[in-house]
Amino acid sequence: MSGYSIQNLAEQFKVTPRALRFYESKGLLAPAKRGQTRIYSERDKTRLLLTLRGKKLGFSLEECREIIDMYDPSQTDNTRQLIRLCQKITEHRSALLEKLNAMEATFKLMDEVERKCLDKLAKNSHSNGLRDIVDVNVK
Amino acid sequence: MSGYSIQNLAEQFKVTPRALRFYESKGLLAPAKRGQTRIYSERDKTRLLLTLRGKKLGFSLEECREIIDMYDPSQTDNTRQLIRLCQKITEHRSALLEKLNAMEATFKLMDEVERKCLDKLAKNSHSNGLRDIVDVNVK
DNA sequence: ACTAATATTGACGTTAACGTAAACTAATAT
DNA sequence: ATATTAGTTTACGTTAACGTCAATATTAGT
Repeated sequence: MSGYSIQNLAEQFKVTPRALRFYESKGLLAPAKRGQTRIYSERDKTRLLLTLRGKKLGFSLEECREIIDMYDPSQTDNTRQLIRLCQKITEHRSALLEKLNAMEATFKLMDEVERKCLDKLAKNSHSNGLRDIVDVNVK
Repeated sequence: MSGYSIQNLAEQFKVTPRALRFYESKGLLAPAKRGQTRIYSERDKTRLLLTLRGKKLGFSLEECREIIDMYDPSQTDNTRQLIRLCQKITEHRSALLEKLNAMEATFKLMDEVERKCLDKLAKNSHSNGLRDIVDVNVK
């Protein structure tokens, strides 16, 4: 009796069983079935991980599926398909790079605002004494 | 007559006027009005940029608003609020860092799959001649 | 064998983020 | 002066990604 129950896998990833069934209906997961009951394998677990990772980066479930299906050991030696895969990877990489740029810009902005903020706090502490700045990182 | 029309700003960012009105209804934009007509300022333009940037990173409009409002020159010198802002920035930074981790993992996976893919292609070209690999990057 | 816990399949509900169409107004070009 | 163009509000429609029952079936413990 190997494999995970739906409840178990859901808990591991902090999602609901409903979400897992939904992902299955969208072709992201394809658990085995013992009778009616779903049994999730390591492969399913990996695909779930990749799904949630994709979601976190703002990809739709449909996009996640496209990507994951590609990266799944497709075990093809067909030259045309291999070339297609390389092209797809290049596409996805540039999509990701765009997100990375947005991310870096955001980090910069955050750093800048934080610096200005700390400057002001420094000035305040100058006129107020150190009373209210000392516990910035307390909670 | 400075400022942008709704159509103009929409085109600049490749979104629809409807989207701009929608963002306004959600508090992300607050264009001036000449009569009924909206006139978008540089500030609106910046806020729109940040909104779309946030969306690209998978934040909801609500989250975008929270973040953007914070980073907008709030012009406060209130120590409590400044401290609060610093805390918020720290929060957002760690949220972003999580996404960055997911992103790096994805890059690695992509690189790995690509490498295997190129390996196979190399073997194919060994047995097939160079016929079908030479135009990988043609289109 | 019986109860409790877990799982399954519908099926309808919900929220976010707009799209789309209608009906109206205002500004502009000819 | 009028026809086109651009903008507005109101309101209903749509898609994605699940949530939330309800009714039923199955599995596990005692």
